[in-house]
Amino acid sequence: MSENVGRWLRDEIEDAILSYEFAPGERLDETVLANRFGVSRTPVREALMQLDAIGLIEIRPRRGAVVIDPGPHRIYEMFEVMAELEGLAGSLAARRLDNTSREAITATHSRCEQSAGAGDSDAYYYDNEEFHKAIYAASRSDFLEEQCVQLHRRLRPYRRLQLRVRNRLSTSFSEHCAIVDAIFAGNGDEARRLLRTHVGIQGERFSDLVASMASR
Amino acid sequence: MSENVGRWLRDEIEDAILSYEFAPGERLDETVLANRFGVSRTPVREALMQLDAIGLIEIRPRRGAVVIDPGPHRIYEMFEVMAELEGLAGSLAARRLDNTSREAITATHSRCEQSAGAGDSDAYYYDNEEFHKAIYAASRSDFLEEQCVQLHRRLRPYRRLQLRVRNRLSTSFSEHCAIVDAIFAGNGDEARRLLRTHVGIQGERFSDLVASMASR
DNA sequence: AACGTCATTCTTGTATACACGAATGTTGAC
DNA sequence: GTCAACATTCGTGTATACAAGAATGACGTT
Repeated sequence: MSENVGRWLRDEIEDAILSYEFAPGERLDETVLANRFGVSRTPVREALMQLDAIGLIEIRPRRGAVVIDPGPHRIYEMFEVMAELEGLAGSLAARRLDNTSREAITATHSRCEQSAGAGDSDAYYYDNEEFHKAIYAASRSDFLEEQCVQLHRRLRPYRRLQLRVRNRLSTSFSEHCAIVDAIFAGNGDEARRLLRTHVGIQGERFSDLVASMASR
Repeated sequence: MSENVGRWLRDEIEDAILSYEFAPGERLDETVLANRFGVSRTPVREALMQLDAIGLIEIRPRRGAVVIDPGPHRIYEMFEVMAELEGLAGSLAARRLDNTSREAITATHSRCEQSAGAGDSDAYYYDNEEFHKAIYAASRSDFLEEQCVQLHRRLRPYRRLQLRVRNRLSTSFSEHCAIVDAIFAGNGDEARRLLRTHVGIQGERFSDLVASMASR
């Protein structure tokens, strides 16, 4: 449990939303949440305020909080921005790479190789996350890293859906290889381009996303 | 005053921070704020929670809230991300431009022309803001627009400092012209490139920023 | 004189109580 | 039978009270 109940609740509710335990559009009753977590309404409200500021829920004055339902179109927009930010991170990483970052990228990359080779999509899901975070860190831009991590977190559930798609695992990993090559070669423009297409969801991948969302 | 005291306070405190009334590093005492605004501590705390989530202040458990002090380096990083996002907005705007957006851009652009011609840096400051917002909207990506507006807001005070620099007004406006041309010509890559350099702070402009920050 | 320990005080964190607006269900009229 | 007005209920918004941890200062010891 975090330092104080408010933050703990924020993380707890955030996780519940990102894992669809609290479905999009669902109403979040303060009293119910307070009882469920065995605390008073005060920290619950504080947690909700923060989630509202982050953009995960919407608090309509006097009318309670509801989980935001980002339709396929908005999710596409979020991936579009994510692609842009990751592209920037990649290009900076290529320019500024040092030994520490290089090793972190290599380590996470080879872990991806293992889980992709084993066809373990759950393991790959985590390793992939670490790989991308290694690139954010390698950008040496704290602000960019924070923005990337936050957006990455919000997109987590949809990323997971994507990995279920047939052949996506090996495709993803081979894209990683090219990205690593570009970064290690110091080719910022290439790293940017590759990351943009790796992260963005164009063409049939968007239809896949819509389909997998609809099937839930 | 907004719908509820909490939100009102959030905006109020946010403005106070962005206008340096609450200086970076300053401690924000809940009781003092409550007295100052004539409310109880509860809504003050809720406002602070939100500002913490946005990243304007930092709340250290049991040790109170302090206004975050983004040093020159971090501000540079923020402009770097802003440049990237605006570049994306510009490129999308060029592709998706419709009559409504076209008119909005034209209108705000000519207002910039007037204030720049008059050498009125305060007026230009506002008109420039509207011009950029018109481009965000023209991107037709709600999420991107929100992100841009939010970051733009956080960078507002530094932008203001920048405009004070000699000749910056006319330089800025002539860059606008090129940007408008690129967007209207449907040249997304060019719009992106121009916006990136327009928004980013490279070379001597960074030194200018540091200097103007130090002189406060 | 300097440092460490303890007590006091001050501020934050949480709970509870109360006020007010919104939602809802009921009753009456057309 | 339907719709509208009103009352009731329920949930949010704010204030206050209480608990607990951190900062501060005084006192004693080395």
